[in-house]
Amino acid sequence: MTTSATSAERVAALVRDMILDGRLTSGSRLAETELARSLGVSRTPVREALGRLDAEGLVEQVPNRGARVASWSVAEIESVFELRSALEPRLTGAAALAAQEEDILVLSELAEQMLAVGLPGPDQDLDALVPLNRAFHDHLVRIADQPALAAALATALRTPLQRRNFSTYDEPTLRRSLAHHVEIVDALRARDSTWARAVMTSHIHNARSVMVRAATDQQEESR
Amino acid sequence: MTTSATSAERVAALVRDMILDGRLTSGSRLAETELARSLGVSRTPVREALGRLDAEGLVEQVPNRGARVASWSVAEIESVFELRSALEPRLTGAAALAAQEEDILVLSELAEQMLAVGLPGPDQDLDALVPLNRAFHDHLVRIADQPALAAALATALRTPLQRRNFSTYDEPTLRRSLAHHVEIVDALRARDSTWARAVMTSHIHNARSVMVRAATDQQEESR
DNA sequence: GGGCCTAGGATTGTGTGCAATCTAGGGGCG
DNA sequence: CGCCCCTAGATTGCACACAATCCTAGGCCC
Repeated sequence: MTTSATSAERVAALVRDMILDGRLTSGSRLAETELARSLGVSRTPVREALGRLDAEGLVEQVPNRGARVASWSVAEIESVFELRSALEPRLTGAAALAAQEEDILVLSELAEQMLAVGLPGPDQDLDALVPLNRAFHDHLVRIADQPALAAALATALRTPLQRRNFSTYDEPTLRRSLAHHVEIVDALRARDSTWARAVMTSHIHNARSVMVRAATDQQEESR
Repeated sequence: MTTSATSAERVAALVRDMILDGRLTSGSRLAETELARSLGVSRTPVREALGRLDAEGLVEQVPNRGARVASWSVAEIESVFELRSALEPRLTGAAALAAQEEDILVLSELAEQMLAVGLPGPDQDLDALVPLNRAFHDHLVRIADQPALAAALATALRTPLQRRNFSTYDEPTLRRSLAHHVEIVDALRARDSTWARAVMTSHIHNARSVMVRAATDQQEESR
């Protein structure tokens, strides 16, 4: 029991992570033989993995011509924010109505931890922020209990840049972002779904400008 | 060159359609050998196809235990409407700002055709309504030009019940639905994105009750 | 010198065989 | 009588081999 049952899944997970955290850049060729050799499996599970990743939108396969890492235009990345601002405020609003006492405690704890490692000072650790942030948003999604919205959001977040770190945030943006988490917890505690929605809307728009700028820069440096 | 380049794609498309239009019902087993034999290919492309469909959410694979057609709870189907009402009004609002003269003509033509075959009378043909309706909504999505939203919506609509016919609509609901299409065209013509959004919101909620009822019935008869 | 055509190598698509795993059913044991 | 284990058949997972397709480079013709 190394990791997962089938090697195809293992390969898919590996390549997915490499794409999401930037080790494989947009447009890179994914040769089956090479991947197979470097991962110590045959071409069959590699092919299966690439097909799945194509279905997920992370990879683009052309018949008889192989697979490449998908590439996203700046317009597409902006569009992801458009989608997030359609979904996440709604989810957060639903969460405000459905949250249990203990959910609020968990979220509150996460928001506090993010303040601790996120604010400038000796304890600042922007990399530690990533999993905390992820946990916070995941928990919100779970509370809302909207399977279709959650699934749509999950595929939207399967895009590079989304999982990156917070080093591209300037200080005011970062401070606001951390404050939003705390405010969302308070909105949930007040069972105020309108408030919760509004804060989440701000939260996403606050992130948007930073991210779009980062995407634009990255696009340009790849020329 | 019968249909598509690779047989894996062909198999995937075939099975997808069979699931979406109900020839394969939720929970049915999908044995690789059997599918391969009945489609005249080997197990390899069949496996590839099933893997992709699993990634799309239409099929559920369990390692070493094969694949079944995915099943959706009533809650999940309701949640699809939740998602649609988050996405489609937004898309329609964007379309109202981006629509060209010719787009409006195309949509107008489709809306008229739907009136012709949809209203009770000698020419009524509820099956003919399905492709027209699909074309109408697809065209709206294309006008809006929001790749991420479009992708999210597309995966959401990959759910049984969505592609079905209009025979479950009662008459007032059907009349309203047809009228909405015409009204959306008018809102686009007026470049009024608020109006367009509102009509689309109504349109989806109008469909929701009928669909959820149908889903509940279907769920019960399968016991 | 430029463009078209044609091998040659490389890469992907598919079929097949074998190993690993699961499922069903019967016999033994408590 | 019920529970557990174990074997036999069926099914999936993976490796490998061959066929089909694509890309590249070199030569030929204009």
